[in-house]
Amino acid sequence: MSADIPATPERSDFIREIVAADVREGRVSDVVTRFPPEPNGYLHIGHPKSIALNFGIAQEFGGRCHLRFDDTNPIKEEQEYIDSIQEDIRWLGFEWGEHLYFASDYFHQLYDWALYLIKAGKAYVDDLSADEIREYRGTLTEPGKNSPWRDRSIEENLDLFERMRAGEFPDGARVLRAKIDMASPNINMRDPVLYRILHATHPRTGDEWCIYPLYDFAHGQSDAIEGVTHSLCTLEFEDHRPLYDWLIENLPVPSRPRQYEFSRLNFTYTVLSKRFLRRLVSEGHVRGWDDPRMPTLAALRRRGFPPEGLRNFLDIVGLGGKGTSAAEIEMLEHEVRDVLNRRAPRRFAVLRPLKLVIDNYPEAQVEEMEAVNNPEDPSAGTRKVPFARELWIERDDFMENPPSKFFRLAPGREVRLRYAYLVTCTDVVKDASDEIVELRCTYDPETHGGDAPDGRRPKATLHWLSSEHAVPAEVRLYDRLFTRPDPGADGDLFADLNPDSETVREECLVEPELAGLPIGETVQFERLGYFCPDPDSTPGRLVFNRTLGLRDTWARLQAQSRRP
RNA sequence: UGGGGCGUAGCCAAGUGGUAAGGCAACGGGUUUUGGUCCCGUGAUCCCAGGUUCGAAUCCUGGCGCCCCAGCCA
Repeated sequence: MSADIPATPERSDFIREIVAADVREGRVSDVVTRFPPEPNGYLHIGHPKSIALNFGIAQEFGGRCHLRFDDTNPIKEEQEYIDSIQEDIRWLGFEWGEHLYFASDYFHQLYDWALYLIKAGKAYVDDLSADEIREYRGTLTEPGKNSPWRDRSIEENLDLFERMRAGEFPDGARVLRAKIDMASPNINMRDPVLYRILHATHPRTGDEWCIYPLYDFAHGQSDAIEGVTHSLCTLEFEDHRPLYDWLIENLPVPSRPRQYEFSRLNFTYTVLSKRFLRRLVSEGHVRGWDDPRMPTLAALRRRGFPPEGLRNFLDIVGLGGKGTSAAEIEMLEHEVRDVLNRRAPRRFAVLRPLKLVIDNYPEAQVEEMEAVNNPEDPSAGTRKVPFARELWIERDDFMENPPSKFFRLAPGREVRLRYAYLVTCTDVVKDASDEIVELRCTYDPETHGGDAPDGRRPKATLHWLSSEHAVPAEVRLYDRLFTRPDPGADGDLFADLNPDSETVREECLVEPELAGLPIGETVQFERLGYFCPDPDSTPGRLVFNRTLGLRDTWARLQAQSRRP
């Protein structure tokens, strides 16, 4: 388990209480859990709850957590996903060591157990088609009826199942079913299908098999093989538990795992359906699974989210109850900002440059101004930022006719240039089309560093860049992928996609210090937000992603006055 | 009108018969060389109706509402 995550015994929820009781009362000695992803897509923001739960419990109880791929459906699964899932779990901060497993490792054992069930008269080969099986299953309110093939002899079942395995039949021709109860009120118990014929190449077993077990026949048995004590899954499997138990009880498995269910975690402004995410990628609405707008872990990583923010969020949310819930995405963002505020070095960057010339500042002079790297962390020290007569400031920091609540730069007004001087705007230069192209200012030489000897305190402090020293960069601003908190509520997810989820600004400038920043390292652009270099960066062209903006009271005020 | 679950503030969530934690959001105010951070303040009688009890969000009964299950997906 990762060393940087301290065990917090105080953490408690109904599952930890069950585990604690099992240990206390001697039902289990070594706690074993498992995270069982199907490698059919990228891990998304809904997965860490299960990952942190399973790895966390193993860690807290001195047990172990297995990473086991539930790879029983070769039609949907790919090696690319097997790789990305491992990378994402490690990024999140969890480690399974040598305990990497695949359900496909157990195909031979599972096959033997299928034979065992047949010999016990508890499974049979059914010749019904998929459609017929559906008809025979009955409905939610009516019982099903027995398949005409339900009472074949054990010998015939054995023969047929072996021939299924040998590849004598085409896909869909026959299935192996458990013989339980077609009248059960629980549809999962109406002779569930255990094996189907699939002439497909498996990412790991290749063409060795043409029959594959279904989830229900693979999962619990894999748990038993690995000695998993607590098999934690989401609520929708609650009514599979009787089947889970039935199989464990009717097979000569080496251990007795127990299944417990917890609620999934959803978020506002977010869609986690793998099918939909796959379409976003394949239809080009985003550039890939790790497009920073995606809700995948790969995307959050690329966007600069610290995994600790995710973990802290999960700690605060807890396991929750057994109801349906969607956390407001703001809650996650708060935890991410909390981590970044403490950790991210401060830097200067200008997104929409406006030229500012200080008329009374010596023509060729350059001063190295001392800037604090992180006011939240004195040990981060300081750095030098070059200051000169010609500067860039943020266009949004100047208004020719400011409303009363605007207290940044305006004609005749004095503001502070952070860590530099107090400057006063004396003139506004415009081009032929009346666009403001330049500001003329004067500075007060007595205010070096930003403090006035006479105690004058401007209402605003601005960030700036020396035009001679500033480094050009592209900055990509990200916003929510959807325009509403409940995307798709009107029936069309695509209609709710936010057309402004990405804004690319090519003409940005950053302080020289930023040129060598490693990919994925998140810094704060003062007064703007958190940003990190994107992998698209090249030595000659810096590209930054906005991880998250800072809370912005001024923007909120403006929005309020626009729609009162 | 089958089965399995769930209903505590806008959102998440503690609470397990003794008189409703906490966080996010929102709204006020203070500090501030980031309109950031930080600090202070403001909100519920627990889906509804009966009942048991000295006492119920917690127990019982009856309603109402919401979620999941009819893949040879997981």
